[in-house]
Amino acid sequence: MTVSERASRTGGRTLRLSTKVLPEEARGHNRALVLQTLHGSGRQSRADLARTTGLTRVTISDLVSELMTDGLVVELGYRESSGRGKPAILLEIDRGAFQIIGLDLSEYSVFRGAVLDLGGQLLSRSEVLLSGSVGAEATAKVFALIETLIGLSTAPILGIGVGSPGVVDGDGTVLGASNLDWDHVELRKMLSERFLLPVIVVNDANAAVLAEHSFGDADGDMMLVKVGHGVGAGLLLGGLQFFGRHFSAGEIGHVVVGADGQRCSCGKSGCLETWLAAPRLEAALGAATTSAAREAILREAGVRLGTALAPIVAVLDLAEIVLSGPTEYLAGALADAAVETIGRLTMDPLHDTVSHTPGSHDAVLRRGPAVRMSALADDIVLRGAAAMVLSEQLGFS
Amino acid sequence: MTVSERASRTGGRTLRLSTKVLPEEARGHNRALVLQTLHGSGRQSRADLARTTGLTRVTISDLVSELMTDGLVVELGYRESSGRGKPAILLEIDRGAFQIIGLDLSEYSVFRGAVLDLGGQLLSRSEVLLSGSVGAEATAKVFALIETLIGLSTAPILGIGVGSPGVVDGDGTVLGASNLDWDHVELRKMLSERFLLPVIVVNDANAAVLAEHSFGDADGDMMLVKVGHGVGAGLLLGGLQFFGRHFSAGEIGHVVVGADGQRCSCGKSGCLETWLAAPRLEAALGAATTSAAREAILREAGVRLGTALAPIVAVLDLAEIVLSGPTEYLAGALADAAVETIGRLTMDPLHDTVSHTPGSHDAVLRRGPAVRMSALADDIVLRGAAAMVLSEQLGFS
DNA sequence: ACTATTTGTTTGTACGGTTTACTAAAGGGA
DNA sequence: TCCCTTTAGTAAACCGTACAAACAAATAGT
Repeated sequence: MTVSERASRTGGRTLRLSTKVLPEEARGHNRALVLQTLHGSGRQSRADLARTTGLTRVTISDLVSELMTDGLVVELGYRESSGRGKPAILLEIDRGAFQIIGLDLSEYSVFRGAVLDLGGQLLSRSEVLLSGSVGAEATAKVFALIETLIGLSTAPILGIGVGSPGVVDGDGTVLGASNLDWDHVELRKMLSERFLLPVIVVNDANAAVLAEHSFGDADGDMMLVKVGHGVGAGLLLGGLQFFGRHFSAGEIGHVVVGADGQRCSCGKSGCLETWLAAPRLEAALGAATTSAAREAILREAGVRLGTALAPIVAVLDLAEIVLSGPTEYLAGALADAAVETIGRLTMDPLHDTVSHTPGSHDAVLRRGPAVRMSALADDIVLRGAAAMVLSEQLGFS
Repeated sequence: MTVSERASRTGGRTLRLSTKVLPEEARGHNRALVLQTLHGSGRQSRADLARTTGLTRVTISDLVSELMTDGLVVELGYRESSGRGKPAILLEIDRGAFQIIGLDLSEYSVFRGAVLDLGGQLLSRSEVLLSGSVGAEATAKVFALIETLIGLSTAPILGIGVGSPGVVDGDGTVLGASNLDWDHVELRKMLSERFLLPVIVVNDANAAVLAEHSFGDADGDMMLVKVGHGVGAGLLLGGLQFFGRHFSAGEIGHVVVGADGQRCSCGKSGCLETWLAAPRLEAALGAATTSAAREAILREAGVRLGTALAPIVAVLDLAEIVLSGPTEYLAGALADAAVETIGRLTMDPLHDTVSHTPGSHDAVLRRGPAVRMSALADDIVLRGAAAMVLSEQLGFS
């Protein structure tokens, strides 16, 4: 075999090698592939799985029997005979086999949590009022909330997912969450030692973007802008979450937009948060008397958002921006102004309205990105945190 | 084995599963790992490789013997005895075993090419004047240049790497390169059919960022801004090149910066290119009479660059921005102004000068990104294209 | 000279996936 | 009705990959 023949076999992706790959891990990969296929394409037979994955029927049978003994996959009985040949036995993921604890710590006055099944559906929920707790007192409320949720669960728990405000590193340590007064809190370590379960802690916007990808109908390149007490974003690039070198990717709240902004708590003036954060919008809209004035405020916020996003959209080739937060502010004039602004600052005006080269590779003449509200409601962070657990423990979401 | 035990074994990275993994491919991965280790850490013994990769000495011996029959690795003889025990046999990548053809089609008036060894060193070079050729005539000049370079090569050729202007898709088709009048030119297909060699075609800025990563001393998160007749960028995120959904990631040349810019060829006004492209800077500087006026022009360009980059730096958590292009314009006042602008628009002024939490995870209080000139000279695209071939064919660069 | 240490190889084993061959169950056609 | 074809799922034999145990070779220290 020549060198080039061998390389062409490997698929030639540009990847970063870091660790050895043992056959054992390859099997784990294939097992996850089966689960992912079963999750994405619904109920199907072993032979179907073999066809879609490229593995042989023999191997699929082996993997499926392993997944069945784990309780993750169940047989549903014979398929309605659709042709000649032996009828197929349909398989499905048993979404009740395990349950997941999801937490959202990003709201200002309450910690919310839920028990979810493997399909990401909420089974039961609980919450605890923050009442100004910070530091260890807030941590204790997290423990108590999980305790309650474990009591509400009705199946073995696959893991605990937490969406936290602030910057969270790869070890699940909250490096800084100012409103909770957390600084280098080793949340993942503390929780996994206490509950003896797999625990994942990520930033709330990063959890949200995964939820939108898993449960909404979004593709693999997306930016989710989460507006609440602050402004943050989560990135999905090429189907992978992107956290950044210092785990602070998506921290766009303190980018200055324009020279004429209000004072920000960080010390600068005109940060995106001063234009867009919910308390700021609320205050500005409260002072407005006419509906035209309200509209102008929202349009102005949208223009500022679009101004900050335009270079990002261009450099990341984004087709989709999702907004999450108070719909009454974000949808409508604000989103419209953002779309217009991004288009004005990035699109080619000569080609914007024509489309003489239809096809999937129409890169040069593409339109500006869609800006839309999240398809998920207030539970986006909860569900994203659960999806993180699914993704890490079972390899799909 | 429980589900969670199994998952923890897999390392739990958030990955996108797409294809099955066979033992054969796992071995290809490990073979590339050996090459990468040997490349990164210099000459070492089989036992050294076993220790650093985590594979056993037996497996390493097997992989190495395979690489030696391919001619990629050679024994250098015994190591100077450094202690007790049987002396080790040092191994090294034979950088002369194969050669690579690298092409840079991004300059305005000339196609440049070179023959490189596996270490990325230029062995010989050739170029062909464009003389206004476009379309098929330009393509013919590419063919002729490669023909010449193959004649200059003195070892089997591993592959051909091409850095092209414009948008290039994943199949190596140039979707649009206006100055060459190329529209959907299937360059990779044409070249590989003609020369029967592996061929890789990528955008010039994407090639450049890989060169900077491979041959400069840059880490895995970087943006390279390439200033020439236009302005483009290449992205390296988490150690992986990022091309974007429509293969137009990094296309920042036509982002509008400010409301007071000159007319751009695209129809808008104030595009980044109008501030920064080499012909524009040249014209502006030519009209300046005093050195203070020249400095002001360069500072203004740097401010505009920084304004466009600030949101990008924040959202991608970038620590490093590399400039490539005419040093006499880019280095100095322009780069300084860009750094200052980015800092002014993104950094926390209260914490910018203090650093009370030293450590690798110091995310909240980090400084603004470094903006520096490329460590590589004019051959950056050539060498990046060659690095693409190395990376795809051998799994290292 | 003897021992401990390190390198690299030989030999046998466990595991993963495939190929080949088989059984079971259905439809179609003479 | 009988036979053939088709499809689903399984069993056995085989090949490739990596490991563990054992070994030979070479060297330093005592």
